[in-house]
Amino acid sequence: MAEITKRSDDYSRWYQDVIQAAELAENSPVRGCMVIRPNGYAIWENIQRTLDDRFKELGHVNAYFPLLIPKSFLAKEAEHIEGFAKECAIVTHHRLKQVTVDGKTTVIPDPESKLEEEYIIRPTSETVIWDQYRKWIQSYRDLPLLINQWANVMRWEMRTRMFLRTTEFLWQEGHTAHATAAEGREETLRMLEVYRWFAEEVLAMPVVCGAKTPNERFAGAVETFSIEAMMQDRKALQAATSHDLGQNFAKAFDVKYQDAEGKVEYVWATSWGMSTRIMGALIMTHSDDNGLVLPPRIARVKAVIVPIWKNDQEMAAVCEAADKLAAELKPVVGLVHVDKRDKMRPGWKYAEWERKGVPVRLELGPRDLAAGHVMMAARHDRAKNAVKFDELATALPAELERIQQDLFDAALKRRTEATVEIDTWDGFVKLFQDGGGFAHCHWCGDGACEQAIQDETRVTIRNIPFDRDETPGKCVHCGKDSIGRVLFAQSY
RNA sequence: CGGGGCGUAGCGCAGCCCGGUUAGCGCGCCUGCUUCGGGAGCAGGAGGUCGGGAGUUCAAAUCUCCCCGCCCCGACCA
Repeated sequence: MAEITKRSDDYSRWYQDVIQAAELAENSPVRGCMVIRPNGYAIWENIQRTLDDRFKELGHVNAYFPLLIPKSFLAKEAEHIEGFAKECAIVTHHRLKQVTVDGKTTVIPDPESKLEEEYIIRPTSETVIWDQYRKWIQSYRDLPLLINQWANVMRWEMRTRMFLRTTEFLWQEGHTAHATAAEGREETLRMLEVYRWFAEEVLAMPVVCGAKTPNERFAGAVETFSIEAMMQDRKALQAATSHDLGQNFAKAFDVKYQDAEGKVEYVWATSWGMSTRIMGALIMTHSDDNGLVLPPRIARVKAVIVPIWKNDQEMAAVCEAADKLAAELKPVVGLVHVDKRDKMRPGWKYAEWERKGVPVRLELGPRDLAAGHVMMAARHDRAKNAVKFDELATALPAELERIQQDLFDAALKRRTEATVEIDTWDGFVKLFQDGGGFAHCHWCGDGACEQAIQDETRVTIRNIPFDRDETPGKCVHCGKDSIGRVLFAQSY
């Protein structure tokens, strides 16, 4: 098995090594696209299940809209097209033709099958969805309309990275329509809170909630909100976004409703999404030089039992006990896997399950069997101790909870230690030359100034935190008046 | 798309500068025996159009040109 590069040697290489070692994903023949392997997809399935349940508790329903969008649709919202035009894949033909060139048979798009109206592969679905909403919404009784879809989208990025930025990615996109601006804003913030809850409580990933600056807003949004996490290299990662779209799409697609008084008005819209990118954040938040570390709440396999034996007789006895334990624990904590593979010794299995991030390992050998206990070892801190069989049904859930909490605490501690307030430009430049971090600084509010900061330092405003310090001050870059601090960081 | 690095067995690499038997090594894989409480040992074995194409040459992994892909640093982004 290939060695995992140490984080301290090459963070970016380490990240790729972890993905390979844990068999999460690999590159595909198509540039910028990845194959998500079963271990990786299991994490995505848990993300889907958990978020989907939460969406439905809040009244959303799922639907599915098509992958292909008529080219003309994208042009209907001016800012929207400006934001996405540069990264769209376009379908131009509907048939291939076999041709022979220099004795070799190949296929080309059949010139006779050129489409009259070309399609684009969705970079996001606002346009098709709003074209449909026009037909579905007539009265205030049709509102609010709360729909989500799980889908793949394509954005032709110049530079890609596993999970963090791939040409094709998976996500969910919620699209809602409301009768008032206030309801739209309320929904936008409600869904941002769902993402905060999910990131912090399920993924054990502390985040900063806030509003994006106008420069960083979603193309076509009135206001964009984000949750921002800090990775172990101190760079920020936008983990999810929620947009208040105002009436921009309703106007572009002519979606109106009649209220109780008979007055006709455009509806108010929101959209919100979390993508497979979050898996990159998950990997980079918790994993270590031994491989993947998964918070128990998102791990498919909660614990693995490694039976230990010397001969067939011991094997039979130990495996039987292991199966029994796994069956008892499953209703309590979820999947507990028994690794009965022969020809691999226990030490090898320990190392493998560590690479793959299984939160807890239970070692069960003849000596343990005789003593009526198992050795329980945690992935993240290697803490190991004996637990009696009849105590395992309470000890294992408690250990999983401890792990979940430890991971969150460690991530929060890293972030706290790498978060500072900076009031001088020299200090700002120095921070980001010297390891970086989260910097709460005053900003004048001018987009040109924000851009200048980015051009000079590669540092951007991640968001304007909800809980920011609103003591007035002077912009860290230009010195003009500022009404409060914003969050600066280098980002993925 | 610009700058830098790299493509040789599933993974990690050597060989290339200075062309020349049958292209090696470690890990993994297969078979057998001994093993088995932190990545087992021995023996035998399978696996390669040396990223692709064109050229130079008696002869190309090695030299030349073109193309493709990957990684890092920029410009764009969830």
